[in-house]
Amino acid sequence: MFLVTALEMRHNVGMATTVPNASRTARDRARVELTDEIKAVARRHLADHGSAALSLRAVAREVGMVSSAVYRYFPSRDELLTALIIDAYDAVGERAEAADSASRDRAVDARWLKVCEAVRAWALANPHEYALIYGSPVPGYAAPQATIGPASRVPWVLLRLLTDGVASDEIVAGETPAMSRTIRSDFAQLRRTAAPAVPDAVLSRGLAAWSQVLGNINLEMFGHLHNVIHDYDAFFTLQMRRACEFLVRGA
Amino acid sequence: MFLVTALEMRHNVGMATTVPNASRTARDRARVELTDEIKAVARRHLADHGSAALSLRAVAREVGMVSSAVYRYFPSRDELLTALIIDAYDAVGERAEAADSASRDRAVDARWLKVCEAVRAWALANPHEYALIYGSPVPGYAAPQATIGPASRVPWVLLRLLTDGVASDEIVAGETPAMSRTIRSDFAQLRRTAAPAVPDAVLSRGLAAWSQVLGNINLEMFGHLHNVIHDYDAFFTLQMRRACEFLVRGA
DNA sequence: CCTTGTCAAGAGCGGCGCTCTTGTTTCTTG
DNA sequence: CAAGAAACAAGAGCGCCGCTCTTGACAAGG
Repeated sequence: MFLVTALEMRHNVGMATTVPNASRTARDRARVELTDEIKAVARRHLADHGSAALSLRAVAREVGMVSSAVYRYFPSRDELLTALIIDAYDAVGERAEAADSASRDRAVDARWLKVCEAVRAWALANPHEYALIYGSPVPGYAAPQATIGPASRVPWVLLRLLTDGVASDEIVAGETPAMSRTIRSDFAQLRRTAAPAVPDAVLSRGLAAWSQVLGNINLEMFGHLHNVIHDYDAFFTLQMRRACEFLVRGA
Repeated sequence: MFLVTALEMRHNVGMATTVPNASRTARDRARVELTDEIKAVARRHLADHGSAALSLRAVAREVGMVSSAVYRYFPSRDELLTALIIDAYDAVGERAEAADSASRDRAVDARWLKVCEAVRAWALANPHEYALIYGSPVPGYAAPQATIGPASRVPWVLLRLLTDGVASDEIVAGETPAMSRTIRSDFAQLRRTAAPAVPDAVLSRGLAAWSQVLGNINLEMFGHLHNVIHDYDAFFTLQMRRACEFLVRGA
């Protein structure tokens, strides 16, 4: 919501040389409404046909205006995509945060499992949006700066889990694997930024667990487990449970 | 190479009602050459602009013929994409097989590591082809049957590694996690098909390790480690080494 | 020789992203 | 309150795209 307003403000700045002064006019309200409607229709088209088939003209048709009129609201198809990407990151981030705070009183590994399952549930419910953010990037599309905030919400939840687990001794450090100076420095920066007091070994296992989360969801959703695994739910839970054990016990 | 010939034969059958009789005519030779040239140009376009931007017309322009003429060789853009997908699977599969047989006399975990690094090296060298097969599927494109063979080459290498490791006692079974009937049945089928005598616990850890391989490559290549990890090479090796330990020791 | 089958080429269909121009509506300001 | 400025929807048009249908050239087999 926030970022949408920011985007449309940036858009205004880009179009008009001067911003009048007031902002609560009827036109502005109409603009926000239309912007939202365009995004809603675009999101539906995305869910129906995927990101590559997202056509500005089709969206415009359904909204009931002419294609060129959409450019008043989104300066390009890519900007529209960016808005959808941000929304997707926010959606999955919110699910992860909700899953975490709903199980805050439980053990860290249980919370981790809940967050993983929330991410997967969201992915299964919104496959194209998942592909948009965790699949191959749209070719020739560079993720703008505005996406990195929303993109960090899920990792943030997981890093806080690591911090909590280390603080409460639920996560044991285990033996620190040998690693290069550069990696130690990366981990140090990560610790400084978002995971105080979490030792390198735990950060490493946390990233391994995270890679398993996305790896398993990718394998499942992109068809690489076809004819191999049939009960995806049970398989995911099994693998995540094992990953959790490894994460907290280092074994 | 094999599969290309198969595809083009299927194509011929589809186009002509009767196949003359001989096959080494000058026309036939020209046809294979042109087919290969089209594929080569298409692969370069893919590497330059990604799969969504692969344009039959552009390829035709560069090959020096008219767009409609390409349809004599590939009945649709999707069939051309399929050929590229098969080639990509074959390429990475061949790398994996080569990496494995080059280190056949070494320990199983060292071989596993070599295979993982070969896959990643291929992915880094051919990002768009990697995205084509391990990223989000091309929207509205259903992977035809002909791709599953080439797609299995890498998994096959890994499963044989598991088999070897179990046979030589380099991989210990460890404790078998509790799992549902359905999963046990999936594992049993996998064992029957491609990994004789490999216990469920090892199959589970093997799939976990494989999900880490692809998960880490995805994270790296799709930008999710941006500003977090800087020395990707060292990070990947570190994580894979740890995954290997977990795979063979169950800890 | 002439039929037959393969081929490149062209024209054309509808759709795409995007731009530029043209009036109209809405809001602000003198 | 009216005049000017800003924002707007709409239309026409550009050069792409994948794909189809038709036409005429050309080589091989009878």
